Amino acid sequence: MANMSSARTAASSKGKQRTGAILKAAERVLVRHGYHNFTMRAVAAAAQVSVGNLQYYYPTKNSLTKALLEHVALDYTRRLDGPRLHATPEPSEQLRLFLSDMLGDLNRERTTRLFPEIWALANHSRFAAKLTEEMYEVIRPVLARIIHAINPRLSAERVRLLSQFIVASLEGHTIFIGHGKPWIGETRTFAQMAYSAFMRLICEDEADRSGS
Amino acid sequence: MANMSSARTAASSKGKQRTGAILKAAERVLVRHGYHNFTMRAVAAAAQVSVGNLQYYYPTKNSLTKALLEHVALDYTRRLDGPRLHATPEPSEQLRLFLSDMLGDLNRERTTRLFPEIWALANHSRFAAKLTEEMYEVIRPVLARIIHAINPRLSAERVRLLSQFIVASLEGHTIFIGHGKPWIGETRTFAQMAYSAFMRLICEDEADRSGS
DNA sequence: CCGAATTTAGGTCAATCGTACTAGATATTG
DNA sequence: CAATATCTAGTACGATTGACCTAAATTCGG
Repeated sequence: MANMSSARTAASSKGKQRTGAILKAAERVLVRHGYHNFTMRAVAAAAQVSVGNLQYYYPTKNSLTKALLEHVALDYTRRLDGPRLHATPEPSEQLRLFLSDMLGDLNRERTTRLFPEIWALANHSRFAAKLTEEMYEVIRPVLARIIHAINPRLSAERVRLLSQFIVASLEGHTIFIGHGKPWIGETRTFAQMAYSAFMRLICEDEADRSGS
Repeated sequence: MANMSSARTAASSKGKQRTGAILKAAERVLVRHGYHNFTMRAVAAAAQVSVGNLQYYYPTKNSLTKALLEHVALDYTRRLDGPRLHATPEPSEQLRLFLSDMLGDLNRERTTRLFPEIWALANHSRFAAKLTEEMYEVIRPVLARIIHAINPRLSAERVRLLSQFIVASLEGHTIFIGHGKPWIGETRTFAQMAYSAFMRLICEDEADRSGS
């Protein structure tokens, strides 16, 4: 049920090495040429395998695409759920680190180019949409824990909404900072702005919100 | 120099009507099926014209794509540069309106689906990238005027950076609110959060920023 | 109303797409 | 070593793509 269309499981070590190279090449093709040039032949060429060999591991383009998306999502969540944040016990410092990390991540060409492609895909594929949502579902709790630590008086629902608001706001910068984008170099400034702006939201109590 | 690859100028009124219908259909195809299914035949069918007829107005797929992007960008900037904001003289109220308008706009299926497609396109096409940047170049000054009115002590550069930060943050919500997205219905909450968070940034003075 | 400009429709072509198929090479295991 | 599973490569086919071409229909200025 989990792996519907990816037939082969890559049993041998050689097979796993191959699938790894293929997924890496597939990502390269998607990043560099976009999904509309994401063809079996292009991926096979980039991975330096024959089309037949590629199809042995991923019989259809759909199975390859799904595997690639799963691979990317797994990689992304692993990096952000890392142990870096637990190094400092100060919650506000954890927030600063989280914001800086996420914005810094956007500078990588991979993130800059891959995510818009994934978002576009998610608009037309239920699978991609579900996977994307699951990806953010991993990130949000990480941020939610920090928010709760900073202001324990906030309700769980409020924390959930704040996490979503902040994650969404950060993701928006993907289009502007990063590889070849015009606003690269201002990442630190934006990280400071994010800290200042979102810190206010978090520290705000119910009473403050009704007025103005 | 402006219209390199779109050969026909659509002289007659009938021609302008046709090109209008074609661009509308093209947008529909792009929104519904994504750029990777954006074919001359699909657009022709959606516009209920023959492929030959479509190619009379847009000889190549490239020219059609460019014309569509220009059309969308023009439409978008016109709507946001509208006179609504000038109705209220209170700058902080203008900000609230601006944020609410932009976030509300994301609820429209057109915006929700079109923009990720455009961002992905901008990653692989210089033309799309330039047009996208020009689009945001129109929006930023609108916001910059409001920011300057709220806090005239800010330097021009600071206003520019703040405008960019806020626009980017708002755009990020495209992926989450809007047609069929999970966080629709929370638009008002997010608009309030945006107002509260960004208002703090704007009102902050130089002195406040060095500390904390 | 007539001739030129414009608009419409359909057909054709090379290139490329995803996928299926087959046969041989390599590795693994009892 | 034999036999079985795994892997690799090449080819082929039907479908679709963007682009090109021609010819008829329509519109419009003089």
